[in-house]
Amino acid sequence: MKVLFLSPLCPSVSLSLPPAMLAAKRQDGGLFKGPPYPGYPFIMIPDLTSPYLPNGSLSPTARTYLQMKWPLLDVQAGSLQSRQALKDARSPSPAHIVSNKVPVVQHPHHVHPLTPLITYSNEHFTPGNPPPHLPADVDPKTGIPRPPHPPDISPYYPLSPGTVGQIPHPLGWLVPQQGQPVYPITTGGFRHPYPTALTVNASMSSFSLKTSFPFNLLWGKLHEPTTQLHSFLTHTIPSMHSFLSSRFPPHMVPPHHSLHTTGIPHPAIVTPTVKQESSQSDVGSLHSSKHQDSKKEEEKKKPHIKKPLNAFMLYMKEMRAKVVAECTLKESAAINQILGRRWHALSREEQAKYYELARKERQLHMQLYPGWSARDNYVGSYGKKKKRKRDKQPGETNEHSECFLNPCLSLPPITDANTPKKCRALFGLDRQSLWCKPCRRKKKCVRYIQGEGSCVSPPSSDGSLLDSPPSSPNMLASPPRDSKPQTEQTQPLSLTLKPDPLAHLSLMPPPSSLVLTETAASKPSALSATNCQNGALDHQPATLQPSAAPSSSLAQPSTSSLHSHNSLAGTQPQPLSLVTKSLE
DNA sequence: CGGCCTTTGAAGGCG
DNA sequence: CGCCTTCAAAGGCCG
Repeated sequence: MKVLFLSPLCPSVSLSLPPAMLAAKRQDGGLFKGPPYPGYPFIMIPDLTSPYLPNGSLSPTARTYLQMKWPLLDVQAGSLQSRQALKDARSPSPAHIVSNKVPVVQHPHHVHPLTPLITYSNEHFTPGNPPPHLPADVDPKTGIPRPPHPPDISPYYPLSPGTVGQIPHPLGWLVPQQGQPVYPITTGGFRHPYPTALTVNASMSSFSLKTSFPFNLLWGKLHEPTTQLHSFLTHTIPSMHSFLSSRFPPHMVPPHHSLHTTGIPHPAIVTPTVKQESSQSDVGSLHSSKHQDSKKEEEKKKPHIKKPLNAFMLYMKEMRAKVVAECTLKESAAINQILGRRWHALSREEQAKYYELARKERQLHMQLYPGWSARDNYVGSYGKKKKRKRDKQPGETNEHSECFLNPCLSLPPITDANTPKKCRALFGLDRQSLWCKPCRRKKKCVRYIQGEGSCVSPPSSDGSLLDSPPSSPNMLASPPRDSKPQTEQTQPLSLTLKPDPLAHLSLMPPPSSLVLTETAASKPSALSATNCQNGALDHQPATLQPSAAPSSSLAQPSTSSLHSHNSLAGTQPQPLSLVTKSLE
């Protein structure tokens, strides 16, 4: 189990600590020293969520917080490094539109997407030293054994470029210091210095405080002497495991041994070889590679620092489990489509939260890996080739098929012949100069959308439809939309209009008998989608936009559009574009 | 077994 | 500056 704290003093800082560490830290007078912060923010149980979490066995989606108190996340603009600041200025981040302070607390989904977020702001930290305590190996306080590590950090603490020597111990990141990396730079073998009590799978996202497990008890324990805490951890945590086991399917409850194997590696670091591997193997690799001297080895095992998650990714991470649960759909491609749709259906406020989170993610990432560049992860640098070849023949583009699938209501089924074509289909690859911008960028075809008979715009009735961004710039501060150059603005727009096969699925109550039957069968995912449509997704409005209702002031079309959609749905029989796509 | 699919957004590189 | 490309997550699918 990992406990995540949001420092009340430094709201922007959230710390993810294993209990043992917490105990230690507490005693050391670390964060917990001094007057108790009025209501520690919250405890997150479990934190598997780290977007950077390398271990594939743990579903990152599950984020359950024991909310003690939710301070506003506050990223101090002043603390931003100029680089980021500049970028932010241009970024879609709502930051400049929306206040820096984002009440993450009230995340509608009760799941905080910011798990991995460890503050970017150092301000509230004692600039001093990271608590000198805690040699990484063994927690002196708890006595909980940790895998030994070599004197020289290098193999296990591969430092990010330019950070050499800056990170004395794994806890470094817990005590961010100005200009210093905050995360422990772990490497190839993720160390698992601290026991982890619980790991819960993605589907655990529903595992909230509402459950009967006495998380508050755990919380209480955190204020007790370390020994008691330790005792609690060793006795109660197993109970938690039992609790989970009794409550959730086995596959959702990680093996108990994970208690001692899970560490808190920085999520963003993944070594090529260990990526997705279990913690056990990590430990093993630790020993095996122990004396590997060669720099080759080092380079070879050079940790892969992942890109920080963007807003949508964060959203996906959080919502995926829910969608999976609702739809009994597992195929990511299909799920992502649904999520993409939902994303656009989110209110600006909702999206703003994710943008803000993403912004903080980037900031944190930047602090952690000052020299890191996205370029580092480009093909070649990470070993295996990840190149995608998505280019398709001019005629068969996805986009086209998308339209085809398009549920665009009130529009005749878009088949090839008499339907307007997107730029790609219209002009072909060799005449890209004639394409509209979005098409050239592989975005939704504006021309097509705006054109007549486009799959897009269902007439005004729902034209405002779903996610259509407010026409007025003042409407809401959704950075991506308002603050961005035209291209960006168009995108949302087009997206809004974008015919989405799944749109129906996700946004409206399915007309019971959608065309699904025809298209669906072809693919499992399609079927799933269908199920979804009939099932969970209808509820989406409720679950998806809990906050939407209150946000009426924002003049959010999305919510209302949802309703309007229904009618459309009835009229439009072209639902499962998703399916169609795959059909091709 | 590795890459694809699928989504959006961020970021680097190129012209 | 605009555009293109790649990557981030995820898990089933496919060659």
